[in-house]
Amino acid sequence: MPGGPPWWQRRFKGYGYRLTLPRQIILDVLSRTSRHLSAEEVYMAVRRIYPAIGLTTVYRTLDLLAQMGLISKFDFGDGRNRYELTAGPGSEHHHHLICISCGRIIDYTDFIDDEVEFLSMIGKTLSKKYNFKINTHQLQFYGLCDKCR
Amino acid sequence: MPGGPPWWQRRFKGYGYRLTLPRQIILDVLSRTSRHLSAEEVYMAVRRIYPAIGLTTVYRTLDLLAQMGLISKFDFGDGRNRYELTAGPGSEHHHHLICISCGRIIDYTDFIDDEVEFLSMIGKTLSKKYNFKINTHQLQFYGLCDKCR
DNA sequence: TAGTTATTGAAAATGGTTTCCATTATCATT
DNA sequence: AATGATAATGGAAACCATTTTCAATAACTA
Repeated sequence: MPGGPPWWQRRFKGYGYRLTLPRQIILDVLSRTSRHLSAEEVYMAVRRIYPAIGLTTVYRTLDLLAQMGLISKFDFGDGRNRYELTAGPGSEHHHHLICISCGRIIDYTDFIDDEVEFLSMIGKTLSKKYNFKINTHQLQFYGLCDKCR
Repeated sequence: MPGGPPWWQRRFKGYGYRLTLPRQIILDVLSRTSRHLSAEEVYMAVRRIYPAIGLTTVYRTLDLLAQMGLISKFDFGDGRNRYELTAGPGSEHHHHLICISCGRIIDYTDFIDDEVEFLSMIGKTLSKKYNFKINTHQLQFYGLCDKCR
């Protein structure tokens, strides 16, 4: 556990953004927790450490972090957006299985290499054909988890 | 253009649902229009033919049709759900390119066969490993369209 | 250390979707 | 074709995640 400035500080400076306490705590929460937090959940978690935090700030910061590419924003169809770390230590590229009954989300990394290769190959061709600059993709499987089927 | 009862009537009977005017018109609108209508847009379109329609009914019917598998519900990230026919004549399996700047949605069918084969192969294995019954998948590419890049 | 200005937080506004409930329409049965 | 049980409808209000507004505060620069 080496100390030193957290890995994201330089990223903020680079963008010209200020490194504030709320932002650091939100990032910290996201980097510790397992996954897929909603804005409300992030708010709750940050609140324990920094009670003065406002929900508004959480929303703004999550948008900022997503725009910076540090986190990813997902919509799993339950009416609220969810966020998870995409960069930095401890994060790993993965896709999702989403239970349409209980809402459970299963991360899987099986086939990820194959998938990424396949998708980027397709992306490249689509990019050319439609003159479309692809930033990201989303692949998710919907169905029933073992408890709900 | 053969007459006869629309292809979906039997589907309704089968489910024990009543075949009402609002439902028929909503389905008709969806089967005529090009694509990706929001509930509001469906409401507007139905209104021209059947002014007494209520927005509530549109939402309820869209949910019903989605549940019946006749239409698919998508969230492209612009804050409203969108619906399109998945079954019946004139519909074709496809995936989407979504412009994160202007919101434009491009349907593509290139590689569809390869994609479906690849995804169902993956799906089959995931299904087994996680004991998860997969109903549908969603694959979408996000980026900038030719006008926005 | 002071000044500029990005950032914050509370409250109110927004907007898509859902709930409530009295009225209406569909369909099986007569 | 008329009846009755009940599914379906539509308008208003409720919901709830997210966004906007704006005065107060904090971060960085000079």
